[in-house]
This record gives sequence, structure tokens and C-alpha cells, in this order.
Amino acid sequence: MTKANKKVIQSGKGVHERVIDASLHLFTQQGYFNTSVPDIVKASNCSTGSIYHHFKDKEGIANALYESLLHRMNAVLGEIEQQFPTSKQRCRAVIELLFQLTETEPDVMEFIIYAKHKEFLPGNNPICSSRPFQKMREFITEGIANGELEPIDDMVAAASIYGGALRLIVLRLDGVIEHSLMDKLDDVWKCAWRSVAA
Amino acid sequence: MTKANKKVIQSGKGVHERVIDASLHLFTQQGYFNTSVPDIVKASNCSTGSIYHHFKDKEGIANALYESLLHRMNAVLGEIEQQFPTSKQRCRAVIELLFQLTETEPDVMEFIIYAKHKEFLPGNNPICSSRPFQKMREFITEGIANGELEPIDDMVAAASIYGGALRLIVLRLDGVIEHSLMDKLDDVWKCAWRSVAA
DNA sequence: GTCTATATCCAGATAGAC
DNA sequence: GTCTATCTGGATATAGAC
Repeated sequence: MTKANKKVIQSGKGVHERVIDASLHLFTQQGYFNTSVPDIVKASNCSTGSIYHHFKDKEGIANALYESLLHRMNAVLGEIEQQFPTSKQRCRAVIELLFQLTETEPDVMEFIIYAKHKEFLPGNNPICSSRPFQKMREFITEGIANGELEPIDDMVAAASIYGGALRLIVLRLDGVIEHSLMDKLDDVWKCAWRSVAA
Repeated sequence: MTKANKKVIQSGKGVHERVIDASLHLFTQQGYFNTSVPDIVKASNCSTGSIYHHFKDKEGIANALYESLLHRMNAVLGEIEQQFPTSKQRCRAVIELLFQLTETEPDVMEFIIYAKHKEFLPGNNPICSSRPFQKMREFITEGIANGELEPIDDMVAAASIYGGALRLIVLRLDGVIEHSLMDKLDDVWKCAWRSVAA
């Protein structure tokens, strides 16, 4: 990508947003620790001084990014909850959402489900304890309670429903799968649902 | 752990093994980039000079560790292949093996399936392309070919069979699950097999 | 082969002009 | 609020005695 391109893409954005955008890209492509603040300076077209004016430190950047992505995920899951009444519909919608996000914004997906946050955000809980992941499990718990799903351990059921999709997402992000996950959605869903349906 | 303890544990081992052992522990507990060579010096009771005499550099340590664990995994999967003739038996044995390893040697499991190798071993292929992971998928492919499993996409079938177990392993390593995975083995396997059985 | 002492580098972070 | 110049610490890696 040329310098000119970068400027076009990021024109009109404030420092905060430019830094977050650049960092998401660098962190997912190279890893948090392989990305230096000077790297972020170059990629964001902001100066060191500006960056430290807007963020406490490098970890503060990662934290802002993390919070914003979790917040966004949580909002979308809330919409799914409102739109669909059954466990079956909700879980299917979640998997479709995750696949779509993997295809359209792989950096976002990679940062959410594939980054080792505890290594660079040691203060935070593991991401699987975060609100969005909890909500995903609630969809399951309710399904067990109302008899849509087999009466088994919640964690086992959640892992069975979402586990296959999450594996495929990792394989896709790693380049092992070369075509769009959307092609596999129906098959994945069929397997996932069969594994726990009552 | 006291210094005395450490010496007892590692007495009689050579530099190579002491360094590998200490590094596995440090890398999984703190992350590769949060572990300095001086950290490894202290934990292994080897001097900087000795370490660099036996390994080219810090990455060389991680690489030796990675290769040795993959080699070990590969050997055990080979035994499973020999011992069991059917896809069903083999996949079940794989999941049991992974659960056992998670409980008895969580560091090993964490380094194999949860570390972001591409960030600190940039030369290597993604681990899901490695021999052991390929072999796990072969067990599936053969099952599809001989009619034990539904005739669906190999990757989808593999993700469905192993995905739930791998999710639970991550939850266990993150401390979200507090009891032994062995307790859940039967349920996990039932779900996994139902998802793809012909 | 193992050790201590040390060189070199570059990261993260700050100071202070504008 | 943004910038450039700079400080400081600690990391990786080496040198060279033993």
C-alpha cells in the first residue's frame, strides 16, 4: 500500500481513530510485541507525542481497541437476541455473524478470538468470560432449560455448538481454508445443531 | 517455589533439557515476549553463556521446544492409529488423549494448541498444518471415505468432531472450567460423534 | 562447556517548543 | 493538541577467562 493510499483511507479521521485502526492492523498482522510505537507512528501518520497525549501507553491502545470491539460484539449479539426468540435461531445467527465478520473484517475477528490478550492485557479477564461470550452461552443455557437442547452440561453444549465454527474460523484466518466460510455455513450449522438438539 | 526445590527438580538434567523445561513453563505462564533470557537463566540455573552455547538464540529455544512437542504428539497419534482400526475409535482416543494431557501437563497443551507460534516462530507453518494435526484430520477423511461418517467436507467434519473438545480445553486452560475435563469426556464425545456420524 | 562481564541496540516513554 | 528531539532501561547477544 502506498503512502498516498494510506492518506486517502485515513483522511478526516481523528488521532484516536487513526491510531486504533493502524494498531488493529499491525497487532493482528505482526503481533502486539512485534509492533513498536514507532511502527504505529508511521502507520497512523500521527506523531509519538500525539499518540501519548491520547493514550496512556502502548497497552492503553490495545485496551481501547479491545474494549471497543467487545462493545461492538455485544451490541450485535443484543440485536440477535431481540430479533430471534429460539435458541436454535439465535445460535445459527451467531455462527452466521461470526463467519461474515471473518470474511469482511478478518482483523477484527483475529483480534477478538485469536489474540492472546492475557499476554499484553494482563489485567483483563480471559475473553471467554467477557459479556459477548457469556451471552453466547446464555443462548445455550436457555435452550437447555426450555427443552430445545439435550439436558447436558452448559459448557459442553456451548463448546459443541460453537466449537466447530470457531475451529473453521481459525483455519480460515491461518490461510488453511482458502474459500469463503459462507460456503460452509449450512453444513457447519447442520453438524452443530445435530450435536446437541433434543 | 524455592531455589532448593528447583535444584532438586532439575538435578541430573543437562543444559538443553533444563532450558527447554524452564522455557516451556515461562513461555506458557508469561508468554514468549514477556520472558527474557535472564528469566530463563534464573529458572534453569544455567548461565547466559551456556544457553547461547546450546541454542542459536532465544527463538532457537522456542523452536527446539516446538519441534520436540510436535514430535511427541505425532508419536502418540501414531500409536492410536496402530491400536485402533476405526475412525470412531481413533477420534475418541484422540480426544481422550488431549483431555488427559490438558490435566497432567497443561503447559504442554497450552504451548501446542494455544500459543501464537507465528508471532515468535515466523518461519514455521501454522500449527494446524503440522503433521499431528494433519493426522487428526486423516482419521476423519478415512471415516468419510469408508462410510462411518456423513459425506461432508473434510474440514467441516474435522472441526465438528474436534472443535468442541478443543474449546473446552481452552476454557479449562483459562481457568473458566474448574474441574477435570475427564469428567466431561463421555458427554463431549457423544456430542462430537452425533454431529457427524453416518 | 560453562561462566561473568559487557557491548550494542532499540524499545517505551517524556520534555518542552510551537 | 501536535510535533521533534531526547532520555533511560532493559533486552538480546557476544567476548573472552577459566
